[in-house]
Amino acid sequence: MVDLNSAAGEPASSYLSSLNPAQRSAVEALDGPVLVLAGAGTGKTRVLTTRLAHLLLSRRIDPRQVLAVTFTNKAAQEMRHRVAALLGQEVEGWWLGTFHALAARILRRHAELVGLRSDFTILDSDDQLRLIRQLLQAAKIDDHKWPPRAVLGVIERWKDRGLVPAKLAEGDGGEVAGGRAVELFIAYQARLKTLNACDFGDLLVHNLTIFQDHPDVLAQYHRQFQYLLVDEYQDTNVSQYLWLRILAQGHKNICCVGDDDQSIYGWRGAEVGNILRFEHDFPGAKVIRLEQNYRSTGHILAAAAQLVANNRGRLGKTLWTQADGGEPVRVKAVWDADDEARWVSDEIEALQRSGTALGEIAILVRAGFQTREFEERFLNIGLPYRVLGGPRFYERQEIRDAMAYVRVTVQPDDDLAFERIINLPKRGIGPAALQQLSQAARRLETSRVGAALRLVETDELKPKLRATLRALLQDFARWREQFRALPHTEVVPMILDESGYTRMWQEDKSPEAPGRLENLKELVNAMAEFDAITGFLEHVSLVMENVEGAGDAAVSVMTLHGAKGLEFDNVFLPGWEEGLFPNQRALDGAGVAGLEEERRLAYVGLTRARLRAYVSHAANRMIHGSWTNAMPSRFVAELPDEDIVSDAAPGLFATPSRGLATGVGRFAAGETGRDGGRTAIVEARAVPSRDRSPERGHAVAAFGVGERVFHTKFGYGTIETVDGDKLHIAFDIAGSKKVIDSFVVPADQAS
DNA sequence: ATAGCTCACATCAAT
DNA sequence: TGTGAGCTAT
Repeated sequence: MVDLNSAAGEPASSYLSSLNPAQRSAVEALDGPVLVLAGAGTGKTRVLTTRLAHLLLSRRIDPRQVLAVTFTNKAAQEMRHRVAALLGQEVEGWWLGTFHALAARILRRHAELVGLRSDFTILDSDDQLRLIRQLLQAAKIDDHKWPPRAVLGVIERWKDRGLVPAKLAEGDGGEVAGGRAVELFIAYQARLKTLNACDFGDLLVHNLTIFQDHPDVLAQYHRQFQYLLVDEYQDTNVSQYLWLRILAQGHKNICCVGDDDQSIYGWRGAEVGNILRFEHDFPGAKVIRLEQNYRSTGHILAAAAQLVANNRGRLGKTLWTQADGGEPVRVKAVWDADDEARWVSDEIEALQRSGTALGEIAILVRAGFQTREFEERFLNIGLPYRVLGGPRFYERQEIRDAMAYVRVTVQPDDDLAFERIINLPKRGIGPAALQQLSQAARRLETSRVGAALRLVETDELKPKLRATLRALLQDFARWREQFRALPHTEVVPMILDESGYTRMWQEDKSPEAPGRLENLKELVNAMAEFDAITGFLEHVSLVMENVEGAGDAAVSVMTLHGAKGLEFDNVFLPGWEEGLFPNQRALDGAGVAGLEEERRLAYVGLTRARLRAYVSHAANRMIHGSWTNAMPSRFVAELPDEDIVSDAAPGLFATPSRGLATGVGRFAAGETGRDGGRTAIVEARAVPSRDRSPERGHAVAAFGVGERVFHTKFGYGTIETVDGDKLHIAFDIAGSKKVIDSFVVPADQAS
């Protein structure tokens, strides 16, 4: 390793001189607690990476003494690359990673202190739910009234707050699970222990337990970690905060970077309070504000700042920019979601004509279902787009299945993995057989595999079952041996082939099957980067980013949450309606705090835009299959008049505060609100009609092979085969699909 | 064991 | 409106 300290003592290096004064002081304040309040677009990542580089260059410290924490693996990767670029070399041995990866690393070293072995498994949410479901059943609790999802949520929120069952009173959890939530929590933890497993929340909570109960262990980490750096501090939950605080007690050199105005993860346990209380929690803390924005033009920044100023619980920043006013935020009132999609696509085409790249355009929605209208519209007009944030790679069914095979092979006691794949592909081992195994496992106090190993030696099982089970167990044993003899990149495909799993998908004729086989190949590729299968298992349970399709010649469609940290020249923000945004459920669940979080979300959305921001709201929206008329979001009214221009579709109200009467299709004449420019032109108009849909009122035509057709969902395509009313169509964009003929029309009849 | 049907459901989603 | 889960009929 090259000596990083060789540059120590040099005069202020060039990397410092390119910073503004606030950024520079954030980089140079290495000692004691520091809070860097980094507003949107103020060069936060730059400060973070420069600070790390500066730390390594200017202080005589070993990289191993640096602990740098992020939330996502993506952020950790980016930091790694950027620091390496600044230094001109990779940094070896520092503790850079997500909270969970770092906590897992520590927990592996001391697992026995909390009753685990160091080879414990980390459960994914699928496993967790399966466990909870079993416990609900065992406790005879109606899982209709108390869905496993909700019960798990309660347990996770407890863990987010660093709570172990011992710290809870019996009645905690209220009515959840018939008042027996704590009891379930205890059972859940007990079950995890017997499985030699833990969930994500446990990684942190077990760390806390170890630090609290074993001062010698803590002292070791105090000695080691001299400098702590934390990204996105506003997103930390209580257990993460406690973890940081206890580790920082050693040298007190902790630097947290964040923005209270961008705290949008309260619903998964994040506490804005952590950042608001920083100065109190870390006495003598220095607070540095980064307020110069380098991203957005004046109107966009002013609109965003004005909006978020309506929040009470915030530290307060004054963002400013040197960029000229630029274009005001466009505010558009439309009739319904179809109109909205049409307006957005029209604007996109206008941008395209003036030379804008599609990769510089994003549509940021509040809720996932909003993407539908946009997809349909874009397919319809043949505009390239991509929806980001679908199911993550490692959450996909086939990846989980494959990993379950590997897990059972490597760790035969992994019951959850065993149950997942025991009858996949179908082997005739159904629920009845599985129950028999579970009972035997309980009786013999061993795992499912352990029980199976013994049962196949007796004649308790039906002969056929016994034979299949025995063969399978032999397979597991053989594969386990292979891991010793061969590289894991060869063993895993072997497992998938010999188990019949690959064949199962090869024989599957559904349109997704080829993609799944692709993903399995991708999984094996991903393994190549690891020396051993155990390292890869750890990686998968903690990491595995979504492999995003490259190619930026497409419009990005994603949720506001998904857009955090990204930026685009042009940003569309549709669906600014009461109930949708701010979201009614957020309001119901968390009251004023919920509203403020929604407002921060709006702030995050606006500040993604460099040059142009477009806000729209529809008067009618289909919610759960029925038409609802919607009020413009209060956030629309909170945008300052001088920074926006608004226009309404002809025949539509335009004022955010008034003008929308009840009664479908009859809108009372609204008057202009406090905002002078927005005239309300109101006309009676029919309920949004769907009669235009091509699939209706269309006599089923006889289609022929080679004919060009149009499908409302998949767009244009060419018929490949005809089988009665079933058509195989090669769609231009959506690929090859099998559809019923009544869903398509000849291409020249497409509206 | 599985295909097919009815019913209930509907934010955001990292690790 | 669209989907996933669970039950029924084979």
